[in-house]
Order: sequence, then structure tokens, then C-alpha cells
Amino acid sequence: MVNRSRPVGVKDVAAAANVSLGTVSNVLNRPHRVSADTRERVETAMRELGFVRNESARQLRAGQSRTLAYVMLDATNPFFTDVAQGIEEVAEDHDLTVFLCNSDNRPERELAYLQRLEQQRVQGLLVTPVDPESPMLADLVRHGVPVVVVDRTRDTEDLCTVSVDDELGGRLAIEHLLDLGHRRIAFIGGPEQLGQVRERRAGARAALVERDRSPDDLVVIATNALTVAEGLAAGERLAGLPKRSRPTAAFCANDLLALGLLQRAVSLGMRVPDELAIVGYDDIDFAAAAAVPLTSVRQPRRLLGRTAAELLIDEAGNGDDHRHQRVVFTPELVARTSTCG
Amino acid sequence: MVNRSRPVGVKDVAAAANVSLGTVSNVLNRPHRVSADTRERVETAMRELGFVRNESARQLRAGQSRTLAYVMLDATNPFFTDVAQGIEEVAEDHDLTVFLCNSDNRPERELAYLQRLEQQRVQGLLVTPVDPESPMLADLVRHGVPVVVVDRTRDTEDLCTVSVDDELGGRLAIEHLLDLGHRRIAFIGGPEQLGQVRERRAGARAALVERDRSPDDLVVIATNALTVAEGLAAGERLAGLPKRSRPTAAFCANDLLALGLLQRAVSLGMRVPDELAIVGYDDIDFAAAAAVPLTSVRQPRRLLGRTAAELLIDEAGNGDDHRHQRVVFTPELVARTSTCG
DNA sequence: GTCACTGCTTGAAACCTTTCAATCACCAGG
DNA sequence: CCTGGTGATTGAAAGGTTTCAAGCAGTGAC
Repeated sequence: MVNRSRPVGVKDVAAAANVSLGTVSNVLNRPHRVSADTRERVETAMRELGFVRNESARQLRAGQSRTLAYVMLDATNPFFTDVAQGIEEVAEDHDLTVFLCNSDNRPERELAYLQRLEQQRVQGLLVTPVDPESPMLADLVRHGVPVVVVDRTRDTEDLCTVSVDDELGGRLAIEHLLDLGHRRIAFIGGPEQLGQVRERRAGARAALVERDRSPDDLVVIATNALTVAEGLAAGERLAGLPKRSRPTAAFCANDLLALGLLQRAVSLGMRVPDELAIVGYDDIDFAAAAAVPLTSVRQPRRLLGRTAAELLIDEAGNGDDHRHQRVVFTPELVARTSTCG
Repeated sequence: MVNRSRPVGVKDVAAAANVSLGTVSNVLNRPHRVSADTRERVETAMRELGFVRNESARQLRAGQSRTLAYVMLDATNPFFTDVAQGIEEVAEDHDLTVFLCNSDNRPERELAYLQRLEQQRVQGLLVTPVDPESPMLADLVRHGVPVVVVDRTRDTEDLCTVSVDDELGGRLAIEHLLDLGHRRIAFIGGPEQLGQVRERRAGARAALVERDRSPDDLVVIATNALTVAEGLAAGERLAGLPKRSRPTAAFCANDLLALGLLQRAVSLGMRVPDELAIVGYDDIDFAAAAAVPLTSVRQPRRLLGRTAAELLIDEAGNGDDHRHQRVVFTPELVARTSTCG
């Protein structure tokens, strides 16, 4: 029944159903134009031959696809998958397909994905870039590809960005710790390259200054990534400090670090929050379920994704009267046991 | 400099560089065949015109792409993103691009993705299907698309599967609890549709039978999904049972449920593991960092992904002398505080 | 001066679908 | 019987790339 020797095309279907190419195409794209019994015949032929429409050819002719892609920093970080879910919700409403691409924090992989996706002529691109000033983004914009930057902002206003005020988030975290009486506070995060890290830390320093303290009071512990494993390692380092000068509180650049730190702190016998208070960032679902429920700076993850997708779809649809926007959401501190024992 | 009026094609580049179409294509695909200065000229022209290769046309001609896709059940479940990471590692070694697709446990979305990807003529497809007996998978196989099923098996041996012995995993969990003296044990999981749920529960029942107990001793609490939120709800229900008949232990079909359950149990004042012992499944990174570190059944997540990707690439490459395999890994119980206080 | 060879470049064909103007068959109205 | 109109179908052209047989120029051997 099924012809396995060579791929089945519209031509074969047309021959089998005794109609012309054009009719087969009409069955596919404008079924109402085809009489019921012809349509029936064509559909049967398709089924019997196992016809599968060739998307490349279709797209080549049509000039565009019904596909979006989200290039994210770290697919194993629940923060980004929650953002992705928001994107998917909106995309589904518009009958668009979303591909998720994991750059894994590596600029060269991000670049490879972006190039590939542009070549694929996707309708639009959502990116949480390693570096929002990357020239590739400018290239995409120049080539007319709709792009929205998610969870970062960008110096130039040549595209939409949707983000959360990271500096404010950092400030909230530190103010909270200062309010609780902490004086020696650590900031845990890295690599430097990540804007999320820089801005949250900048917010932390700003908060210190506002409270008449020196920004250098912040003990910075640099990590190589924002992962649980790096959080564990940071815990070792923190525990290794002489107790007298050891920070009494740590602000982590994200919850994965905080959860790793927490786990190691507990396993090394440090009491949380008494000996070490911990603040995370993102308020992922696992934060509340942690060994000691984690105080964290909450970001509207789903909403971030939804908003970004809506802006992208607007740009892709109303290309002309689309105005680029810079949406900034406000983070919110959620206090839990890891700071307020 | 950049021509925004109409898309730039090889033709335009050829004209700008004063060479023929074929030469431009050679620069793109077999640069060694082109003399250095011609190549230079062509590359300059490409840069100046902002030429971006049209992947649709390329693929149409070439007949295949350098793309794999992984259609997963739940992108927000760290288990699957870890599997995805294993896949990405192998794919990268072979210079293949991976798209992640989130079916979100919905058969219709899974179907839409699979159809779309087949139309796109991807090199191969990795799927963790809602239902591994879905006819769509058989269609794909019949059409000659390389497919590997991940984390499930399938009745027929028409494709490769890579999975972990879920029944054994269920058995390990229950044996552990029985060894600790628990007699009233709950199984928390659902929906019924998911093989993971059915098999882990079957393993649980088998363990009871092997220990001369009735499989009906297992108190089944059905959930609508394997999520933290459903775990929280299950916690409510469990806590609502009269204390005398309430299970003293719960085996959850995955860690997300277990973490939700744990969180609610703690917040409702049940002591874990004294009043309620909890076993999860997957041993995701967050399990060890939980409020009470979670006993869990560990699966080799990265390896699962790596193996699946290798089988897929083998099938795509050596189409003819590829033999379908059914790889089954062995799970392992990791005992932590949530059972052995 | 011819031949065989090498290294580059060329131009047309092919990939498969969609689109659109043209055609056809048929019917109702005059 | 002709005209105009309607709805269904047709066939050719177009879309951008890759491939491949063929062409061309230059070189070394005879």
C-alpha cells in the first residue's frame, strides 16, 4: 500500500486520485473550494500513499512559517521553563508552534541557534541572551526578523524587551537582610558575564550605600554558573571562612545557587537562618519546598513569557505600526524561614 | 548598504560578486573548491548584502536537515530537562541541532508537534510519548522517520526504546518502606493514562504480593498530573484522613508530587518521616535539597538521553544495518531522611 | 603544435509546493 | 439558442538552493 521506494509528493497523490496538482493543493489549503467527492478521493489517496506534506517546499513558496522559537539560557533552570510555558500558552492561542532551544549559557551555541533559526525563517524569535548587546541581535533586527529579548534589557531601543527590575530585586534582598540586623553579607553569583548577576549585585550594593554602609561590605563569592552544584561549592567556601569574619547572611543570584548553598550549609552543620540566613532569587516552585523554606525574590515568570510572546506576535503581525516597548516588571520579596527563623 | 526591499538570495550575491550562482553555492558548501580571491569577493558580497541562506530551499534540494527534536512530556519537570541535556551533548558531538518541544502531557499537542516535525523532515525524533502505542509513532516508523522512544517501552519492536525499569523502581520503593515496618502505604500518582504511573504502581503492588500482603493494601490517591501543585493537593487529602487509618508512608510517582506532598505535610504539622514517610521518584537535584531530604528512586537521566540520542543517530546514519534495540536501565533507591529519620 | 590533465567556474535542471489566471461544464435567464 | 454567471478544476510559473555535467584556461609532456 505504502510506497517506500521514493518519497510521496502531491504529484503522486494527484495521479492516484486522478486530479491535477492544483486540486491536491486546494484540498490541503482551501478545502472549501473543492467538491466533496473530489476531496474525498484525494484524501483517500493521501492516506493510502502515506503522503506527508513537505514543509520546506511549502515554506519556500509561502515565504514564512508558523513557528516561533525561544532560545533560553538554561533549560534545566525551572525559571526559564516557567517563562517558556507562558510563551507556549500565548503561541498556542495564535496557532503557532514553539521550539525551545537551550544555549546552555554558551555564546557560541546561542549564536548557532540564532543563525539556524534565521535561516529557517521563523516568524519570530524570543531570546534570553548571554549578552544582550551581542551583535547577532542587531543583525537579526537589521534583517527584519522580529525579536524580543526576555529577562534582559538592551541599550538601544531597536527591539522589544521584557524584563524584571533586577537592581530593585537585589535591593529588596539586601534591605530585608539589613532589617533583620545582618551586617556581614555575602553575595554569591557568577559568572560576571551575566547581566542578571551584575545587576542584582549592583542593587545589593546600592542598598548598602542607601543605608550608610560601604558597598565593599558585600563579600562577593564568585561562581562559574548559576547551578545547584556551584551553590554546593559556594557552601564549602563559605564554611571554610573563619567563623568570626564569616558572613551571617548570603544573597544568591538565583534559587539554584541558594538551594545548593542551603543543602551544603545544613550538611556541614550550620544552622539556617541562625548562623546563616539565605535569600534566593526567582522564587521557583522548589524554593518553598526546600529544607528550610527559602526566602526569595519573586519574578512573574509566566507573565514574563506571556508578555514577551504577545509583543513578538504583535510585531510579526503588524510589522508597520508596531512600536518597540521596554516592559519592566517589579519583583517582590517573599520572606520565608531561611531568613526569618 | 543592506537591501531591505526584498530578500537577498544567492542570485543577488552572485551578481554583486560577478560570479555565477554555482560559485556562490560552492563558497557556501565546498569552499576549498573555490580560489581564494573569488571566495573573498563572494564573502564580502554576502556580508555587504546581509545574505542569509534560506534553509527551506536548501533542505528542499538536499532532502534532509541537520536537526533532531525531542518531544517531551513536561518541560517544567527537571527529570526531562536532564534527559534533554544528555541528548544535547551527543547531538552537539555530531554537529546536529536539537529542538525541544513540550507536549505538556497533552496528546493533541504531541500529535501536532510530531506531524509538524515530520513535515519538516527532521533527521530523527526522540519522544517521550503520552501513550507509546499511539498510532502516530507507527506512522512515523512506516514513513521511514528514525524515532526513539525515551523513558517508555512499546509492545512492538519496530523502533528503539530506552527506558528505566519502572516496575522494579516501584518495587524498590515499597520494599524499602516495608523493611522500615510500614504497613499502611499510599501510592500517589496519576493520571492513569501515564505508563510511568501504572508501572510504578504495578511494581508497588507486586512487592506487596511478594511479601505476602494484599495488593489492595496500597491506598491509591489519584492525581491529575505529576506536579508540585498536585502534590500539595494530595497532602491535603492525606491529612484529611482519620489518623487511625491514615497511611504512615507515601510512595509518589515522581519527585514533584513528593516535594509538594512534603511541603504540605510539613505545613500541616505532620512530622516527616515519623508520622509520614515519603518516597519520591527520579531523584532530581532538588530532592536532596528538600525540607526533609527526600528518599527517591534514582534514574540515570543524562545517560538515558545520551543513549537514546546515540541510537537515533545510528539509525539515521546506518539506516540499513541498524538493529532496533530495547535498552532498559536499572533504577536505584537512594535513602534519605524522608524515610529514615 | 597537439594532447592530456588540473583547477575553477558555469548554467541548467531538479527539489516540491503554492498560487493564479485560464478553462471547462453547467445552469438560469432572456 | 445564446449569454452571463457560477463553481470546480487545471497547468504553468515561481520560489531559492544545490548538484552535476560541461566548459574554459592554463600547464607540462611529448
